Amino acid sequence: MAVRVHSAEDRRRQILDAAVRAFARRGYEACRVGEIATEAGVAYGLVYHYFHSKEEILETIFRDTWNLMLEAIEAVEALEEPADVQLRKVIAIVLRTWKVNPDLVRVLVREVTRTPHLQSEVTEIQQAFDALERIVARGQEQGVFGRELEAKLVGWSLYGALEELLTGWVMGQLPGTDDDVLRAERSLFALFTRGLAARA
Amino acid sequence: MAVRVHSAEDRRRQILDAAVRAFARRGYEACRVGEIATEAGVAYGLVYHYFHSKEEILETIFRDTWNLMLEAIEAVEALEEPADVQLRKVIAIVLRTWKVNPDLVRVLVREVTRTPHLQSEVTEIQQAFDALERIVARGQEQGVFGRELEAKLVGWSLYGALEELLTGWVMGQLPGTDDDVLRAERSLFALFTRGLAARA
Amino acid sequence: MAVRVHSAEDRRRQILDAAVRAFARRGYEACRVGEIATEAGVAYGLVYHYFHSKEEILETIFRDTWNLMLEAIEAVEALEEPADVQLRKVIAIVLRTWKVNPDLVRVLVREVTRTPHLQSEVTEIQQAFDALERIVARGQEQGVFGRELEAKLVGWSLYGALEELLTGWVMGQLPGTDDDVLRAERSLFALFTRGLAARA
Amino acid sequence: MAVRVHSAEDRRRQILDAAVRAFARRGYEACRVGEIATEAGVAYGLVYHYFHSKEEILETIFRDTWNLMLEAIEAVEALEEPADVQLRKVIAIVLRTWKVNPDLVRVLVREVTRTPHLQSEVTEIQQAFDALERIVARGQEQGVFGRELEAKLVGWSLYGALEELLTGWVMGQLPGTDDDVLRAERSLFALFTRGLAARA
DNA sequence: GATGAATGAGATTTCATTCAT
DNA sequence: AATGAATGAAATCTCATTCAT
Repeated sequence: MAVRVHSAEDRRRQILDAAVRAFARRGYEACRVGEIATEAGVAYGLVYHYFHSKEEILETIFRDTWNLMLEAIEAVEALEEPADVQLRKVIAIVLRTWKVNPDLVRVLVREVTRTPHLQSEVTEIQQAFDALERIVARGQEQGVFGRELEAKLVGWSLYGALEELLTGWVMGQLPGTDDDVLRAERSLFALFTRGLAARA
Repeated sequence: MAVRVHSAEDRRRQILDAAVRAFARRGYEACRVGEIATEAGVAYGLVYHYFHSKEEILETIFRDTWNLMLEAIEAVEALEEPADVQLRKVIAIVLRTWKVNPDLVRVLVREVTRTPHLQSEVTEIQQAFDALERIVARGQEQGVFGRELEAKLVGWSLYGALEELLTGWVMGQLPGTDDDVLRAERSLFALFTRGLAARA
Repeated sequence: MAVRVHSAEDRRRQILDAAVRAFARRGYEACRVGEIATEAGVAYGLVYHYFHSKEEILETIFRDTWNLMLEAIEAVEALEEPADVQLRKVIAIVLRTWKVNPDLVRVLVREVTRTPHLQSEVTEIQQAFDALERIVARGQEQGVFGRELEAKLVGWSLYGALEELLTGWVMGQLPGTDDDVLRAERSLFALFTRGLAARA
Repeated sequence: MAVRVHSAEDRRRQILDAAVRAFARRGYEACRVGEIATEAGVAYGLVYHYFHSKEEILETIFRDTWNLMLEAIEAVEALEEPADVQLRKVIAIVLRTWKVNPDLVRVLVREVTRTPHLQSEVTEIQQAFDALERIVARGQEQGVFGRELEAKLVGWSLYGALEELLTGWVMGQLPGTDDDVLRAERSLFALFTRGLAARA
């Protein structure tokens, strides 16, 4: 009786992880199914044993992980701390994820908003935007934030700023040590709350 | 010398413009060369008379547009106005492009990740980042902006925010009327200079 | 271990053999990749599973055949028989190939000029010339052949004569029955050793 | 009134000469019509003003020059000198042509026997083979040559040897100075009349 | 006569997916 | 479960020829 080195779930994960690396490297469209198999160290055909199509792999990556991030963000909201504290925590959650799995972040932030394949997922992405918008709006109601700016626009801008920093790290164009990440957290928070203007 | 209905440069532009529309409609990968030809109202083969490959068309669109954008940004820098005025003008330049040519913006934002191997483009994009960083740094020297934040991080964040707003408009997820664009300009400027914090 | 009807090497050969027949029938340029696949009884795409391009198929045919031919010629040289015997055997080897595989010869002689940019082939052909030259030179050292003629020129002339006879057979302009081939062997040998001159 | 630099006939010749060089360099099939035009220094379309098709150019080259060579050979035959003298003269005619126009020779000898385009021309080539065969046969009748060898086979072999030497020169694989050509004439003549065999 | 842009049929090549072992 | 050969639709690209100027 041979030793079962891999359970079915292990295999699935092995392929998904490989796909994340492969998609991160070349982009979803340019990435060939064979590259995923090679990256995972399994046979070509096995990819299709666990997934129906290349697209299903991307969808699975998305669903499996985006929800985790949403849950983390919603957990922050649930604590009912002041909005600026929440804002700071959300920035930390998103940026620190990069330290844990930069390839995953890259796939999530870049492919998912840009491919027509995931129209069905737009709902989930929208939830992230909505959460950011909600936090800003709550801050305005609480008087922590000023009312001059539209919450929606701030949410989108913050999302874009986060995405760009992550991209810079993933692409190696911005230095991304632990310390850089911490500094970025503080700076981004400061930028979005106090702005660039010189203090009196 | 006979009158030419179309100069070579006219034809090139005709095909490039058609490609922008076709890429915008279906995405680079999904768009067939035949569609570009049909959209341009020329024969299939003529596309290859003016460009070596479909990829070269995308490259050309990127380079041409970025160069125009860079020239505009550098023209702003050349005026030697205060950095906050410059910042505001650059935001306007970028966002108003959406008004002028939404298809073009759609292609730029959707396909920017498709051309990571066209490392030559990165140079141009990098120059845009550098310009934003320069303006922020100059503002800090002038005392218009505080010195607390790293210019580089602010530059990247602003780029990301701009790109995300354009994406939202392109994808139809953010309302993008003339008025929305004007408001977004003002708001983004306010966000980056004064931040969200409630005023005393 | 399951029994495989076709090993990878079998399939490769199956496609190469089909390509030889297809190239022989229509010529390399006129032959379509689909014809090779049909001739081999496999799907279109499988041809590209085993070869990168149509040109690689032709190259492979050339290299494989030349290597076999070279081995045969070198085997003759290794026997250390008198040079005239070696010369006769080499002539036989080359001309009898026509009997064994006329399609192959047809491709080799018809397409040899099509691959001038495949300079790698030239190496192998050059080795054949060298072998012929060596045999002649050895005969001159052994005193079997006279020293009046340059070995190199004789080698080239013999190669040309052999190729032209094969061409004549391939093109159907010379009768090429078994008997004709045998007579040609004897005659060519006689021509190159004793010449045309009337005997005293 | 502008000076007529080029007569129509001049232009035709200019294009034909360019085609000879282009065909010689890359082979008929691989040679593009545009290369002929560039080589001739004329506009693309002008090629089609003087010739109906690429194939017609090859045919024209063939017809224009092959007949000249045939006439030269037939002139040799007409002199009614001994067959060995005729043989020597024919060898000289063919080899010396190389000095005059190696590219032309290359196209004539290589393309013409191998392309299916010129089936109609086979007649003319056949005449060259026939002439060689006739000279050999006449020598046998005259007692200058032995009767052991079939005249047809000798004719083909000589044609092949000539072709190969020309190819070697054209391809730069054989040294081809005036002196080399003269020596080759003598040697080929000696080879075909007296053979390689050591003299008693 | 001269030009070179324009045409489009038809070729090669790619690659997601299937399937026999 | 695991393998990788097999499939073929659909894409990109080529280039001889035409034609308007």
